[in-house]
Amino acid sequence: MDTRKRIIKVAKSLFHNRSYADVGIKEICDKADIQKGSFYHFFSAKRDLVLAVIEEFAEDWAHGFVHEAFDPDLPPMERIDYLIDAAYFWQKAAKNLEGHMPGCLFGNLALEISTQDDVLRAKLSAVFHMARERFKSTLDEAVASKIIAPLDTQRTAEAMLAYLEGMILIAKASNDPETIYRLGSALKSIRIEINA
Amino acid sequence: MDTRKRIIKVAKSLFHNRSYADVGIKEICDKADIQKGSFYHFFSAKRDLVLAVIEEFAEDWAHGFVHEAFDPDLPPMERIDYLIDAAYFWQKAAKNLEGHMPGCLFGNLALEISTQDDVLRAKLSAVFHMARERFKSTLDEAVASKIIAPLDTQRTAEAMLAYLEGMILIAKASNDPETIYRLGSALKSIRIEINA
DNA sequence: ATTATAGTTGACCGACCGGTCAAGTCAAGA
DNA sequence: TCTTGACTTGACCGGTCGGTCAACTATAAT
Repeated sequence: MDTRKRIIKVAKSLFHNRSYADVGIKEICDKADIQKGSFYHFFSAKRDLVLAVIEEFAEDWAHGFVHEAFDPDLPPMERIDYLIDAAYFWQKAAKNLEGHMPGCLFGNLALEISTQDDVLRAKLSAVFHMARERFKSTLDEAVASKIIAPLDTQRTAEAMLAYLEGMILIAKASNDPETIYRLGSALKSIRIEINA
Repeated sequence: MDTRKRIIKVAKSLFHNRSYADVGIKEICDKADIQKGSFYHFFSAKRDLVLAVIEEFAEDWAHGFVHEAFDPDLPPMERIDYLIDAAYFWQKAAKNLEGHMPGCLFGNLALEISTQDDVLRAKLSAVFHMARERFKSTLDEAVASKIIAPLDTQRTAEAMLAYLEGMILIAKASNDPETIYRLGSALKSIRIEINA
């Protein structure tokens, strides 16, 4: 009954902390305390599993700390600060637990499999699209409230997401969560003008 | 005599277009027209190979288009435009050849293996450090020439590199080089103030 | 009580993985 | 001419990979 969820949970953790290709189905089954045959009752292939992992974690993410960060009760631009803080503490906590910064599951998977599976690539792209929309509506609100000067909110939102992912990438490469703290303040300074 | 170089060249291309874990030594040997035994004459392990690949491509990169982009004869901030252009055209050309945007070799490897091999992680971090120094000296020059207002050049350089990698990540996830073109203009708007 | 169905087990498959090795080729130095 | 050592060959290793399957159990509807 909860077997499927347990598989996804274990896989999510392993994929996030290592990589898709490096984690075998055997290991997932062992850690989830099930047999291989049981695994293939729920998933037709490893590819199916990672798809489910992406979908479920995207959901978790959207309703978890992203939802908290983009809290409508917060002033728009403070939500972005909150997001940086959340990312920083999350990565720091993960490093303390595992010894390594895992980075962003979606970013990791995107770079690993985008060239190899177009469906998975599109799924990941959709997750980024969703995140971008959060930034965009926040920016729209900030512009409408005259908190910031008008700008191309669509593109700026995309740029902010890119910067967030890039920060996490660099931080992971140096295995230093402080990188996020150090670079986070520049996120709000990113602007793409309307006519550009 | 050129066997070693041929191995590295083939491996570089395969790692870049797929991933480290997904490419086997057999395939590398086949594409390089050698036997496995020959491979292990030059490299003691697969890990050794990827280390050599990182080192050599970092060299290529530094003396290749990065060197061109950070041309001392260009006005400082134009070098950054040039870099974006170069990244855009390179990724676009690669996509036309292979059907997929390969992204940045270093970024790809960093996210794939940073949690699994600390030596490789440090090597990749060093490559990013080198790139960051390019940005920093460009910014220092721009500040000295009063082209831009004083800022924390160290951190801003790091932030610019992060943004560059993030743009490429998002572009790869959507398999659309135009993303780089669309977001590139924001690179120069990134600022981290001195006191922050 | 019977049947259908969901879930589970554990042995099994061929292919491929990274890596080894003994045997040989070949060019340069003595 | 003989020896050395870099280089190459191709068969081979144990282990693991993703995936299959027939048999079994448990549950629930008929």
